Amino acid sequence: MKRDSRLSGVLHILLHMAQQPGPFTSETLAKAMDTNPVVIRRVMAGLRELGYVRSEKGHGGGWTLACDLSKVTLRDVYVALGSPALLAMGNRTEAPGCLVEQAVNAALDQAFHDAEALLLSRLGEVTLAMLSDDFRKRLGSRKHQGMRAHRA
Amino acid sequence: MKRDSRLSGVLHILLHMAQQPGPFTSETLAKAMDTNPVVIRRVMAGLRELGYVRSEKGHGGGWTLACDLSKVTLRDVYVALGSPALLAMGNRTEAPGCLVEQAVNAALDQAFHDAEALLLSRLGEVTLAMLSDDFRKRLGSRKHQGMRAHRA
DNA sequence: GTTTCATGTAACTTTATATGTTACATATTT
DNA sequence: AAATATGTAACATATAAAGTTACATGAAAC
Repeated sequence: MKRDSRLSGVLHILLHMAQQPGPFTSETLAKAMDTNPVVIRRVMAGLRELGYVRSEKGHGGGWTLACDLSKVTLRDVYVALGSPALLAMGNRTEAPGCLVEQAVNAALDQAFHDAEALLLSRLGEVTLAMLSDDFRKRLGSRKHQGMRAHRA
Repeated sequence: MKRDSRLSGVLHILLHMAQQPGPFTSETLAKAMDTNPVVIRRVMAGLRELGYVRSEKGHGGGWTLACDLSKVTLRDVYVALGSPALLAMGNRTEAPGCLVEQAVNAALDQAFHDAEALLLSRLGEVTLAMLSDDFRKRLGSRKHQGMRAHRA
């Protein structure tokens, strides 16, 4: 399976937006993310629906943060993306008439469920504000070395 | 991403094999699993290398269990498959020069790592023997209703 | 009001990976 | 030698993320 990097990507976008007022066009963000503007609009659509960002058309338009960063967790962002699958593995079939399959599924489902619950819980513990603070801390350290925030 | 069901599948195979002496041909197993013999050989290859099963060619050949089921955990089987990715999500890029990306990756990696560790730990707690016992328990219940073990 | 700029979205292409299939070499038993 | 089974390469298919193209819609600038 191809690893889904939308959560990572959209967090990257949000943190960039948190560093200056905006608005930011999809094209600007796409360049910073080294991708396509349409991809940006796609991943941002869910966040707009939940009110975490706003978008405006026309001159001077673009994307703007519309939430309290200390109130939005990584889990909220994940949900805004449509809660995509967390695990790369799954059962061969659901609704198994085979008792062997039932035994296997029961054991795996238990483990899978626990891991998903922990991951969601961890994501729910981290707010965008915490990430932003971490970024600024890193920025401070690097500034002492006379380097730039953005190199990629 | 497409969910990886090889672990589920190979466990299914092993449990079927545990119910009678064998050996089992790839074709027999493939029919029970509703798939192709080559797929069976592919997922069994790793298990053979670790000595959990044996395979023999020619007349009367096929696959045989070669381990103590109470000594092999689901985690062992997972490793035998080549330790495929557990999580469907990952970071956009590794080796990020961008400090924003570093902050995002650090937070996600922590959550991802914890979830993976828990999943591996859970898989390590369950042996094939436990699964087999569970299967036989289910078989017992169903027998009381006059039904067959295999319906799919 | 027309031009320009920006998002919104559908449709298509590309890429990666699991899964399925075909073909054939190799080994073992009869 | 024939039959049976694994071993494996090569190719085909399915699915989902990611990238691209095209065009409609709406808002600001002139």
